Amino acid sequence: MFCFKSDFLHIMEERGFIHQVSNKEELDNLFAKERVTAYVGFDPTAPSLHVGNLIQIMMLHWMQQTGHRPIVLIGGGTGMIGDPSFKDEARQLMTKETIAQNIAEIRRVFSRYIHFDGIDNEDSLMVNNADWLCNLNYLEFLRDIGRHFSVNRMLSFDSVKLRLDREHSLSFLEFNYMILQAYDFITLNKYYSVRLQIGGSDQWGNIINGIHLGHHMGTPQLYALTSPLLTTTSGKKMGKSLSGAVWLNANMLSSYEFWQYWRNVEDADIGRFFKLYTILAMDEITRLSELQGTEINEAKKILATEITAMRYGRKAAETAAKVAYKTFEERKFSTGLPTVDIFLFEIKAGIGLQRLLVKVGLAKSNSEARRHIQSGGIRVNDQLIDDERIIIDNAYINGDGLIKLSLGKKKHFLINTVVMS
RNA sequence: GGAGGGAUGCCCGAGUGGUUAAAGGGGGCGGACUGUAAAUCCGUUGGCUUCGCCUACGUUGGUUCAAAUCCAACUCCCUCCA
Repeated sequence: MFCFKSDFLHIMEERGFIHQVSNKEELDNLFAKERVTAYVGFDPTAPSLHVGNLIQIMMLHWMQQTGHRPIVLIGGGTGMIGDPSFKDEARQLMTKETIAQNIAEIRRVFSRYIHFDGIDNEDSLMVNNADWLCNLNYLEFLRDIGRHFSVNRMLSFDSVKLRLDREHSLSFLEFNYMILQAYDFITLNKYYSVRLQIGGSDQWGNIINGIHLGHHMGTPQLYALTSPLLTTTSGKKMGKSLSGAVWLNANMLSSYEFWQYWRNVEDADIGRFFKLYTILAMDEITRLSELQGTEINEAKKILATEITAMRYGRKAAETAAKVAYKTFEERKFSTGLPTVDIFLFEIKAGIGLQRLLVKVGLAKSNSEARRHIQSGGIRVNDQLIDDERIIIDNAYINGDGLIKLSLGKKKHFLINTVVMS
């Protein structure tokens, strides 16, 4: 098996970040010889990135750690189109305003993983492809860039196969996405000497297109590096927390929920996740991965705390661990659980449990709330409730003005009663 | 432009006039077992003011006592021909 000699690729290999690499040896030599600039693109499709993006962010982190130069590309331009790769249908087009807002939100997460304190272009940076895509001249672009793309070849890509097989349309707009991404690559090469594009395995085709375009346009050799698709050992897609997607922005997901997400990973995933998502040393990871039986839970706690610490800070991570300890191991009441504010007068007047569940987001409809109650999944202040008609009033409020509401064994919420000011 | 095929719930996919809120599977959610794991088993999976009512099988009309099912037009997709 080929062994990488450059620090960066060696770490990537060792920690399981590599799915595919183009020109392994050549790229390895490059990394061993000089400071390499590489980029990852993120489209602003939501007001936050999610765990699925974390693997790429970690790769950029390691690049910087090994003395190279990571560039974060925000797809303000490509976001206006939407990547059709492996999607079964087109996304709804986003307005410019939404994109601008999303970009502003997304940017905030990177500073946790990469330093952007350079004063000149020599350091890591964040760029937006809207800067060069928005003012393209259509005819010029078609003549200079478009002529290098074969539609026959583009149609043969796996990434659009799903769409074609499912008999869904692939619009011309979306079809252009890969061309723009290729153009990004050569543009970044031109201005920032980018040589490598990193992405998820679904991006392989798009990246290769960029490399081909580079050949035609006379850039130095460009390279591709993709990470494996993030799935659990039992094959499920990752990225769902108790309350939905695992966002990386603190305002979208609390440190408690983020911690819980990692605490609940499958046993078989622990080693892999330690390597991918923490910066613990390899021998420590090996030791933790070898734990058996109930001890695995200890490893999971460390996993959760380490990953959370990187994202939310050490203190927040430890607090999340403490709240979890109280709630799940001591089975005691703990503040620090996700909290929803409700006006005191509403509780005083008495509110049906069904309505309350909907109000705090534990159920989407009264019917769903009723089902939850009937199947024995609802607890109020740790007391099982099986009567769907029960009315919650101030008798349930504890000394701190709180009511604990639980769905199933894991979802716990606190209702904080507030007085209208 | 011509010919044919298709559109069903979160996804896949049965269903060709009434017993269909729609088989089956997947996924989701609860419960049991456990270790806040996986696997397994059980239940559940449109909404509401829930012994009833409302809304739903691409869209809009029509036939009929009765339509996801029949008819017409339209929209979108696929395949072949030009």
